[in-house]
Amino acid sequence: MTPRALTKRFYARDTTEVARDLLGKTLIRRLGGESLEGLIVETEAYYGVDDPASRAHRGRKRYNAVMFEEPGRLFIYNVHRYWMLNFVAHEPGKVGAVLIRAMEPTEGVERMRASRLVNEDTDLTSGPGKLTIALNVDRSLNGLPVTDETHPVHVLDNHLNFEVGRSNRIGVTKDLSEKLRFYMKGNKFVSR
DNA sequence: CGCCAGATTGACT
DNA sequence: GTCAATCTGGCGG
Repeated sequence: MTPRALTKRFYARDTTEVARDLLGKTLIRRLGGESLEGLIVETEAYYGVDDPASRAHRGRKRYNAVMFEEPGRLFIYNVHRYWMLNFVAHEPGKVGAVLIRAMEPTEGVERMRASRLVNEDTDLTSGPGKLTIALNVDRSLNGLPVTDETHPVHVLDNHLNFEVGRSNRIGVTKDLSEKLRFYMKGNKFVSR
């Protein structure tokens, strides 16, 4: 049977669980007739007002409102000159999103290479800012649902075997004590 | 309006 | 290892 897109049920759980479970799933970006795809190999969980590193820390604003709303949508924001790709994920009534930090390309690599000049393919998607350039993701996609195959960004289920690594979040000035970063051990597309 | 900070990256010592 | 480009939004005046 063909794999199906992860539905709202998948995203409507604790943010940390969703971050861990997104590892090894297939991220799909449809662009015109093309399909850019890759395995998610690195994620981070961000919560609401109690998380000093979260975009939602200072309360609900227009640009972060989607974090407070329905799970299973895109949350995209800017840092320096890059766009960050997040999936809204949290329990009912909570606030949170999962940052996609890196993926291993599996389809549409030529198109990704055309988006940016790099020497190695490992530089294509091995960081949150690189990944959004490769996938042509920007603020225009903010708030879009991802809960079925018709949406321009969605995630397919997979059942792969791999070891999960866990650490503190990267680049954060005020982190929480819990380790909220997850990555696929040994994968060369993991950032840094 | 001005100033500052940031979930980054790439260039350079 | 250091450092700054460059963009968006928060906040003070």
